[in-house]
Amino acid sequence: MPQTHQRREGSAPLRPRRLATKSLPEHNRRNNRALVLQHLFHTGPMSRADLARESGLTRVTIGDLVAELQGEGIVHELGQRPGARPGKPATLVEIDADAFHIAAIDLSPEDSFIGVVMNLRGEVQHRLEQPLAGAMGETAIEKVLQLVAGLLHMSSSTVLGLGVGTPGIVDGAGVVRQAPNLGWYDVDLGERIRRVFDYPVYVANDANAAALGVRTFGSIPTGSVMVVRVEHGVGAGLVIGGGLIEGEQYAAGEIGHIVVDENGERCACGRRGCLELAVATPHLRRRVAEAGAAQRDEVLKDAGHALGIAMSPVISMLNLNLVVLSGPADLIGGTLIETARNTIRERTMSAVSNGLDLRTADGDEDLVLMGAGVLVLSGRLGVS
Amino acid sequence: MPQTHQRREGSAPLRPRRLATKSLPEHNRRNNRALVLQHLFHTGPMSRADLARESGLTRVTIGDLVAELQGEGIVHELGQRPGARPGKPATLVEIDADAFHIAAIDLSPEDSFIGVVMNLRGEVQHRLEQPLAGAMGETAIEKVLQLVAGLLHMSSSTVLGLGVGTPGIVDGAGVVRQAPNLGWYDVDLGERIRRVFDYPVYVANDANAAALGVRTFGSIPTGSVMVVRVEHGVGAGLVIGGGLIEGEQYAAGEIGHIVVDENGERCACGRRGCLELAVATPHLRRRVAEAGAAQRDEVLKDAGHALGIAMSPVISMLNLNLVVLSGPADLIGGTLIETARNTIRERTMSAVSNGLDLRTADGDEDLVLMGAGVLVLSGRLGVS
DNA sequence: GTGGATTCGTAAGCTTTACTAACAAACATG
DNA sequence: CATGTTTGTTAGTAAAGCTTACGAATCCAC
Repeated sequence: MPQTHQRREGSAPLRPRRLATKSLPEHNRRNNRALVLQHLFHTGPMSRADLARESGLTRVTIGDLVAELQGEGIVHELGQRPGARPGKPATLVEIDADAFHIAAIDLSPEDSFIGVVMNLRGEVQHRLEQPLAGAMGETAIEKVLQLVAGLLHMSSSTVLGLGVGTPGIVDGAGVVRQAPNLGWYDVDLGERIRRVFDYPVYVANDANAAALGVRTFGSIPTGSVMVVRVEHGVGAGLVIGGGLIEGEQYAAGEIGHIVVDENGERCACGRRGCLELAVATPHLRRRVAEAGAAQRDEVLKDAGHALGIAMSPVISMLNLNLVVLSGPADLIGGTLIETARNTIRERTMSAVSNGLDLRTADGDEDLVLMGAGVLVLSGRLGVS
Repeated sequence: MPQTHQRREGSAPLRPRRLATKSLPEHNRRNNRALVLQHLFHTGPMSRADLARESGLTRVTIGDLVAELQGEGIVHELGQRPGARPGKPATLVEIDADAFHIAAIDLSPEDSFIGVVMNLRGEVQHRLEQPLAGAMGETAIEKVLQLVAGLLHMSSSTVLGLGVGTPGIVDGAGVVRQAPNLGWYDVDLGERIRRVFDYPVYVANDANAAALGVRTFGSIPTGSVMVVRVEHGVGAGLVIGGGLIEGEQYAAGEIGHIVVDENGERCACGRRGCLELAVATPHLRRRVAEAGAAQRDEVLKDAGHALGIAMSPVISMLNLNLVVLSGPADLIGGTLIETARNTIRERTMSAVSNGLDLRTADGDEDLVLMGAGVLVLSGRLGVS
């Protein structure tokens, strides 16, 4: 029976149905501006006429938008396009990557906070490390503020905004609901930073940020990515169709305490055989050490197998094509990821596993920082 | 290293990054029209001033939009609001639920196709059944066309569009990529119907449709729902944040061949211990019959356990709050769903499982038909 | 009963936005 | 050199939602 007009009366605090929002002419403009920037960002320098063709907007409108962006210094002309073609030569336009900088910080490492200043292409300009020295709670917040101050001081260009990737559960407003490792509970981190520095601040969970980083800066353009971070704990970030999956309580990706082996070791959470016991670095390193060199591969196999068990249903359910595993290269690189790959192949339909690309984070390990940058790019310029 | 301008060069056919689309003033209007209808649909009759307050648009704009909708007959005035308040009495406006009808068909039952004509509130006006008699391939398409013809003939109002929930993998354009049970491969079902009847046609996978049905017509307003359908096979549909999750190959929700027991029975797909073997109705009924009345509960427990194992990682990863299990009530109703609930509780963080509501489809079993209706509502009116 | 306050719905005119039409500039080609 | 092409811009138009203002209809206080 359709009960259309009925309001909620249950028990659990469900998130309300998200109603669409009104749209005004100015939203229109913002969207088209972002569209132009998105094309320039992902395709590189191009002419106004190119932009018009690719976006579907008219040359006139594009000209107007480009002029606006040029006026703000986000975009600049690059001179005429080389090479001979009939017609008036095109004037290339590109995003002025160094006109603005982005400050990005990663609060997920265990013993320090890391911050960078990057340009609009995501190229790191400066890097700063803030040792934690066991700081928690308010003291840890102080450390964040110090790090931000240092970064802002370093930047030579106007800073577009500040992106933060933090462990823990972060709601849509930038409030850290809980981050046990840092002793944070309902800390409005965004507001705390904003109050001191008055810059646009964007906060997200570290794994979620990493997923954004992969999607925007990764070498494979794709609609959906899952990033699984194996660190002190295990967490995942998920981007589908361009958007982050946050979860009803903003706890999406909290997969550390999925049970993968009902008869496994007892976990601190009270259950047996949690994924975290099998793969999180402290446990895994302990196990590797206990096993000795000869049995090392067995341990890594078990870990990869556990990971595969946990990920298979998710990959099947969502029909993902790209899963990035991030963590200490010496642990996740070889046997572990190969075993995970095999386990997934054994546990999912071939139609799904054939399309799947499970890989480690290639290159540097700045995924979280990149993603924190994307938060700013996306929030300020509509680029992602 | 960010490789922004690089294009794909890999092997598997990834879906391209979905670029945002340009936005014109008319899109603006469509959005606001839909916003008005969405409010009327979910809140019931209200005045123009109410609509203005709730939507954020001005009374003037609302007046204009309502006049437009009134002109098209989608909305009508209901007279003055009863009850005494200061000020000029408000004129209530509501969606004229019977001004238009929607034809919805469900191709998922094993031995017949079901069709209904519903009004805009989802209330069924007429029902029609088309026995399949083993029809497959082109013959099955003929049956669909006959069913549609019958429904259109029955409807007394203008038909807004036609929604189809079909088993199998359906792409975004309404093409059934594969539906083995019906012998369909790359059948452009939408186009086939449209060619004959010239109505707007929307096609989706049955489980996906069911998820839409729950979200829009269900008694619990929620952002995310997972519907798990236990029938001849096992399939799931997933709505997150208002949108269907389709999957990179449009195969999201195809969870029948997730492995839940590595040492289980051999499945037709070649693997061991697929979810489908444990819970799909043919297998389950066979097992129940073999076990006899005394062992019936054990069989159902095993099935529920298998379901719980498969769903736990997904529920954790996505932080879902509402999961609806749909299927034969005599099988899924008692022991099975309770066991699944327990298994999930045992295998996920309490933060997740506490928020979770796992229930059977309440009331009638028309979820797929309801969802097929939502396809039309959403496509034609922007209501969902 | 009457005047004031309040709320509702609608006109009239304005601003923003993107569009069409038209054109000058700059180049290639026969 | 004339012609055709392509680029980017100028001028004017159409659509959409906004602000301001006003009449209509009701309640409430005196």
